Amino acid sequence: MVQKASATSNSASKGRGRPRQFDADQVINAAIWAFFAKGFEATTLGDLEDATGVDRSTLYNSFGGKRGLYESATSTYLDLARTGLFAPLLGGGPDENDGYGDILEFLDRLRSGLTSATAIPGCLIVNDMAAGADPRAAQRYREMLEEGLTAALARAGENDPQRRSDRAGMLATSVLGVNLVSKTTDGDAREIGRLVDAMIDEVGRWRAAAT
Amino acid sequence: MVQKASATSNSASKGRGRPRQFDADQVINAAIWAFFAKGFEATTLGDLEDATGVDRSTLYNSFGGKRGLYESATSTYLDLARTGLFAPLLGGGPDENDGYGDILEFLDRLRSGLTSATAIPGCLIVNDMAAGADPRAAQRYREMLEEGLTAALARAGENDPQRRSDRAGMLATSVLGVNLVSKTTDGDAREIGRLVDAMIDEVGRWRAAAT
DNA sequence: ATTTTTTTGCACTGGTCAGTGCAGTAGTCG
DNA sequence: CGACTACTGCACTGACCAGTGCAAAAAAAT
Repeated sequence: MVQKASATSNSASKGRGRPRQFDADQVINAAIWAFFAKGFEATTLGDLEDATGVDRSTLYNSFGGKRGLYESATSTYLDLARTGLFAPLLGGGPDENDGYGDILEFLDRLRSGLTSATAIPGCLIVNDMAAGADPRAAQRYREMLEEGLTAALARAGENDPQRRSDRAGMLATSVLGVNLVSKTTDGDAREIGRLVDAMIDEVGRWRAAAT
Repeated sequence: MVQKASATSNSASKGRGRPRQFDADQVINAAIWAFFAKGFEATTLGDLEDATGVDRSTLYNSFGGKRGLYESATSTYLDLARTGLFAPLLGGGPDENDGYGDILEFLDRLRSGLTSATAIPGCLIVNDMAAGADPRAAQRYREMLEEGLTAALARAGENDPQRRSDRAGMLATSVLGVNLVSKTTDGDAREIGRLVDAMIDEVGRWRAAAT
């Protein structure tokens, strides 16, 4: 056997041999929090064993070791982001054509996510972006962010392509920056609130000027 | 002797004992590039020996080891940033009251710094910001950035404090984000140019609306 | 010249880490 | 039941790394 099929999702396929004693989704979830807390580099296999309750050799066999588990974690995390934080941008909000409202809802979720008392500061992807831990996840995150903002601005009736692109780009980089600030300030709600409010105010001005 | 005076600058004080065989400024400069290239964590003492040409025991005695050398590097780097990249914001440009011009000049320098063929991607401080390598340097960097932008906007005649604060905050986070993108895209000039241009365009709109 | 002071080069160390080898275990299949 | 297959727990390893101890070196002071 050359390659090991990574434990994708939890599937009780009629497996031969000893069955898994863990739930793959739970393990990945635990890994997300472990990597979240300390970053890819600083998280040791021991930390992951503690967090998941699964032995390193099993983590290696089933997920491909530290790197493989991290990639499973970022992949799942991106899915969570897509259906959570980014949902207003990507799916369109309750109000069909209110692109500005979608952006404001997105920013509101961003603030909640970064300042919630139970939250770990920052974003799993952005936290390790500079370290280059998972370049593909980083790129997907940036694409999702900027494309979602562009689409929302289009929905908002922003028809000048230049201005739409400018503002999507600026908001996107600003979101990355706020994530970074969240990480460095250890989730300081005052600081993050101030910065997200700045974005919200500015988007509000765009909306007001558009009417 | 309890504490070692770190080799601050290059001073040929009439020292007793064997004189230093290195130039402290050159060593710090070399260290900046070494840390720039791989980040604080991934840079080993061996890398620093190679980059500086100085033995690890000397680095330890004179700079306080890896951490001390890193802090010397970030300190010097911040000074360089203050007198280079940030100069238009902090000192006021050639035109006395042209705050918008100062911001545009700053953004132009930002692009040059991030895309120059000889440059290392990103910014020494921002690259390691998420990892928390030097929280004080990170905070000083953010303060310098946001205070400079706020001052420039004030010079530009932006008198609404709310709008001034909003736009300084948004630009500041956006600058952090662009640095991050520069790092992750390995200094992709097209990508960075696009994002910095977005900021430049938007600032240009502020200026146009202010007249 | 000898003493004193500081730097320098080298070899070493204790600790940590990701990954592995293997024997044992827990199921399914015929 | 017995063969087969896959997962698990444990102990181990080779590599790497930041920091240290120490003797030699290079100057100044006396």
